[in-house]
Amino acid sequence: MPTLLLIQGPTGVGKTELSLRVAEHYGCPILNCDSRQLYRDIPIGTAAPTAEEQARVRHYFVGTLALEQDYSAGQYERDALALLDKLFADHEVVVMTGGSMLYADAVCRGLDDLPAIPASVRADVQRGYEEGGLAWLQGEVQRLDPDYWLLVDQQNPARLRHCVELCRTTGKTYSALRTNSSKERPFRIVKIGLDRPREELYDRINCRVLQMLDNGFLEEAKRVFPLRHLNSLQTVGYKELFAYLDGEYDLDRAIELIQQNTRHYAKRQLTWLRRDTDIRWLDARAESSLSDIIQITGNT
RNA sequence: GGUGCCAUAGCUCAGUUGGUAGAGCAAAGGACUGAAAAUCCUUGUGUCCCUAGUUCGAUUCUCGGUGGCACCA
Repeated sequence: MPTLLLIQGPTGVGKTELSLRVAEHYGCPILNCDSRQLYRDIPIGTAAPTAEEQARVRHYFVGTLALEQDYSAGQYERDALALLDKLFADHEVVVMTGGSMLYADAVCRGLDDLPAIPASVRADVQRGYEEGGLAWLQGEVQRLDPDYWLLVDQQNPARLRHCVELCRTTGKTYSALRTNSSKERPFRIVKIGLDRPREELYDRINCRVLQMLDNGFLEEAKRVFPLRHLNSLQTVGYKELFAYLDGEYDLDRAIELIQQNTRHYAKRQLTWLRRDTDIRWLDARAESSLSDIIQITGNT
């Protein structure tokens, strides 16, 4: 059975370089699993693989979407599985790397089969929320799906909204549509987690933000500024630079906030990864990471 | 050199009419099923600058010291 070699870890930990070396060793491509690197026109702020890196190893799903395109974890699951099916014809191993854990889980375990939400339903629910606030969403979930109400994070508008949208679209309850099961995949999955001491990780993040600015991050943000409302640009770095361009604060403050929000993001990624007991953790500082991965992949 | 003000959580500060203290931010932990770099939840013991005095009791009042800021020379 072919192997999907998934390399995960918080942003800035060093996934990119190690993944390149692993892929070079296996002579295999890299499948990007980062929800923002999927979009083109924002390579600097998303730390997307550079032209040189892409010359070293064939990459998939980097810069393939226009910023205006809607996309989702469910779409990614379908796209990635279809691509893997083709790639495994020629490769025993394919490397997947990126920081979007929901996307990775969608590929590894699968999401439930849920319908797309029609734009009209989405707009109706959005309007209800804007007019009635969180209380309106809470009331709708209690009425439409009392079982889910007991499970859900009741203060979280994103969760409540999704439930209301699904109930209205399907006429069923969201809780009934959730199967809580993992799908079988026609390939083996090896999960590697990369980590390093927190202080060091944060130093790297802070430095990388400054480097992005040297590389033209601000100019990139100015170019996409007119599209700022798009979901693809609800992204750490762009949000803060847009606010700076609006005159909300100065550039130094924007930089501080980008660094801080990137640190918060890294922390959330680690929280997600910690509960996944399938992950084999490696120290990102270790010289032996490549050989460790080869050994784990060979033996598991 | 003189005078005044300040010294409390990693930071900015509030407060205790004397009974050992609390906000914001930072930070840490957690959740997560199609917008996920999104969205949301939880967590505050710190020689209250140091020494001595008054007091049953001082972070709070008094003397002195140290450091910072301001003004005057």
